[in-house]
Amino acid sequence: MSPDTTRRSDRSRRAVLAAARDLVVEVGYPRLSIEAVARHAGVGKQTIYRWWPSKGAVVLDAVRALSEDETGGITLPDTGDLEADLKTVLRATAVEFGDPALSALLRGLYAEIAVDPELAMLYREQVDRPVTEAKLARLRAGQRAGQLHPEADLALCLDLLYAPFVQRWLLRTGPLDAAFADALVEATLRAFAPVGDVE
Amino acid sequence: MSPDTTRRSDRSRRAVLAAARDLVVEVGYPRLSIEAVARHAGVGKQTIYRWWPSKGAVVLDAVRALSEDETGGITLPDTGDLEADLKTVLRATAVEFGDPALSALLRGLYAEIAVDPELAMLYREQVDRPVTEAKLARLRAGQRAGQLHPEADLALCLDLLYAPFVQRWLLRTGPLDAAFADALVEATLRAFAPVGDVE
Amino acid sequence: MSPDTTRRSDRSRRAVLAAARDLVVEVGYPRLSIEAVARHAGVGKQTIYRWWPSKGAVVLDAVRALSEDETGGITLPDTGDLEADLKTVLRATAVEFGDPALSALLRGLYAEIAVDPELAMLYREQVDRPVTEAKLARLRAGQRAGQLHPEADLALCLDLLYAPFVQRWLLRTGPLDAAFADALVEATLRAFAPVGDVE
Amino acid sequence: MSPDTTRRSDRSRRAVLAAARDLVVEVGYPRLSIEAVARHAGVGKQTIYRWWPSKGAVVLDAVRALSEDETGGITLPDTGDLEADLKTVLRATAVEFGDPALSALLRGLYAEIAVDPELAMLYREQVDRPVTEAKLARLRAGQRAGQLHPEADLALCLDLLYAPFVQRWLLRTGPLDAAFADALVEATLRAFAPVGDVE
DNA sequence: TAATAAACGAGACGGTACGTCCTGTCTTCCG
DNA sequence: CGGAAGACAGGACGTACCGTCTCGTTTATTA
Repeated sequence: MSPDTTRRSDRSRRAVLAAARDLVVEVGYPRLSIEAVARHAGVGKQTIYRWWPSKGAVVLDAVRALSEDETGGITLPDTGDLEADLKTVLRATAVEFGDPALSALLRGLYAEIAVDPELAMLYREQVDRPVTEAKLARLRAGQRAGQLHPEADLALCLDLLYAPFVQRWLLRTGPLDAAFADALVEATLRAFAPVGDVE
Repeated sequence: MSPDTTRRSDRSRRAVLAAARDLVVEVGYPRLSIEAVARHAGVGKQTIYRWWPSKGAVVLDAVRALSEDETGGITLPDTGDLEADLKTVLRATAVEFGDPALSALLRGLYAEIAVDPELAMLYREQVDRPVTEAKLARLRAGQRAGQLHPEADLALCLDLLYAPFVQRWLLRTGPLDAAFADALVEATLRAFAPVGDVE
Repeated sequence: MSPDTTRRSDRSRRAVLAAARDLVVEVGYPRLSIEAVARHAGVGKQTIYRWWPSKGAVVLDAVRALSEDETGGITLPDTGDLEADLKTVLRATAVEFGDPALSALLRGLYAEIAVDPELAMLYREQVDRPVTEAKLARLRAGQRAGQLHPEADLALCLDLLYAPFVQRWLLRTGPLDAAFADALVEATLRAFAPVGDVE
Repeated sequence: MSPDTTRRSDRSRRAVLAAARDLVVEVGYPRLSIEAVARHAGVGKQTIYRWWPSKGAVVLDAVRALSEDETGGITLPDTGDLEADLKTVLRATAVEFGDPALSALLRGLYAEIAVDPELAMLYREQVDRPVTEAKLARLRAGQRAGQLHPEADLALCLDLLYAPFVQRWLLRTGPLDAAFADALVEATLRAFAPVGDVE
């Protein structure tokens, strides 16, 4: 962002994140070691410890790097049809979660987050918040368009929409297919439907 | 259950699970080591490796041991009022999750499950399934009583009820209080309300 | 000595000492690392740290192992002619110091001893004392035979005999040849000659 | 000497040597690091690497700096009585070696010298030779005065005088007291006494 | 008096080794 | 024979330094 005041080597930063991404796919998160990342990245261990506080932080950064392509503003599609848009997004997310690299990184990240409150905070602020904001924005638009109950708790709505999805993926309690995505959207929208809107 | 055919020492088994429970609270799951559990339990390391395949399996067993008090059949309250009963249960669960021992163990377990498919399977079968069955039974009763839409997908209904709850706890995105429990129940029931049941 | 009460692996012990010996010759004492010794010996680092307190202690042990061939009692030759015997011994020592393995080990040992009082004590007790005793015994015999002044300070005599020798070797201030050995013996014996014994 | 053609900072040079001296006393030679010297001296690491080839060279320089007070020519006392003069000098040396700073520096230096031939050469030329020259000069004077055998090997004589002294200090095999100094001088002079000079 | 070039402090870098902790296996000995 | 005890080979941890390499910043002539 600002012209970095430190003299951090960008080459090393990228190499570390790439190595972490590759290795987590190759050997799985628990067997991922800082030592191996350093070796693989052609980097001194100290360089990793200098810039990241923990293995989890490296993985979190690698996750961010994966989704860094989207230049800045995350926006959800808005065709005017909330239900259709949400289904589109959730189905797309299901596909994304099929990517072994992202999936392996995210599993590791969730594992660490479950157990490391500091990392959890970083995750919420740096990964979760931006996309949650975008999702909320779409819901608010839908609400203004009369497609959601005017007093609906949109944060709760989001939880209903996404938590079952993430949980099914995390615990492997079922497939992440289009049918599940659609059912989730439909159920959630029913819960927050505008008054009198019953089929 | 049946008088074990093996010559496994029950004394050691209990000591190991107790040590695991204590240590996971004391130092956190990631710093929990088999070595320390053995030392703390006054047990040879080999004894642990003989009976449990991994650290995660020990913790899973410790979780089971914690909820073993409930003698066998898990049943949810059934006063006839589904909404009230679900709120009761969810509020009670929120309280349970406040127990540091259970919480620390469960966090460790979730961390491992996220990343170890085999343990995930054990978890689903040995921990999740029994309680899911009980919950489904209560929902079915409510459905029969006309408090849920006759064609409601009860498994999905359960996901909407519990996944947001677990996710909030796991990622610490908010407090697990009665208000949240109630809102969750209300929204879910709205999504699966019987036809024409609009307030 | 006694049937060892511990369960120490003799195989590992030997491998470590041999690796230390080989490596100290190969790369020199300062670049000798515990890590490399372990690797070279096919031994875990912990096994080294379990049985030796420091790199210096390993090298001291390796030195002992080198001179362990002599089965127990160290005795100096006694032909009746003290001067001849001492020259024999000192010349032989000069040859021994020519052995690159012994030389490299001893240099490392002296370097560490100069700077580590505890190791110095071990050296004095385990390496120096036995041979010093043997040398003193030979001097005493010579004294009884009238070849040394009856009130000669034999410890000092030994210092005059050996310290210049060791110093020349350590600081490389000159060659360790027969001429030097002989001159050393002659000068020392002159200093402690019996009364009236002037050529 | 000449107004140095380089632009070397004398301030930094002094700071480095002082830091080395202080640190070697504080933590001992083996734990002395270039890094710590630089930090302690308020100097960049590169400045040390620019002017000294190794840790040992810094310490050698620090030793020289300690004995730099003597303005140029080193001369031993010459009262006409060789024995008395040598005892004076050796006793004084014993006192010098009691200085913790000099002692710690010298121990480190000897440790490094034992193991680094290049540094050994520097030591011989820059530290040892000047004082050896002075000592030889005094012995020659004594020889001319008939207090030493006319054909005495004065270099060997010096070895007998000093090597046992240094060895006792280095290996801590005994105290460096006046009695030891005197005994050393007496024995050595006996070994190189002029003909017929028996008390 | 300004330009210029070296030495300087600071400290990041790729590495090596440290000494500790733990893993999972193996062996010994006790009950 | 199960279990407590603990040594073993191996490997990762997080730290400390190594010696090299930029960075800007003095500093001290030389133009």
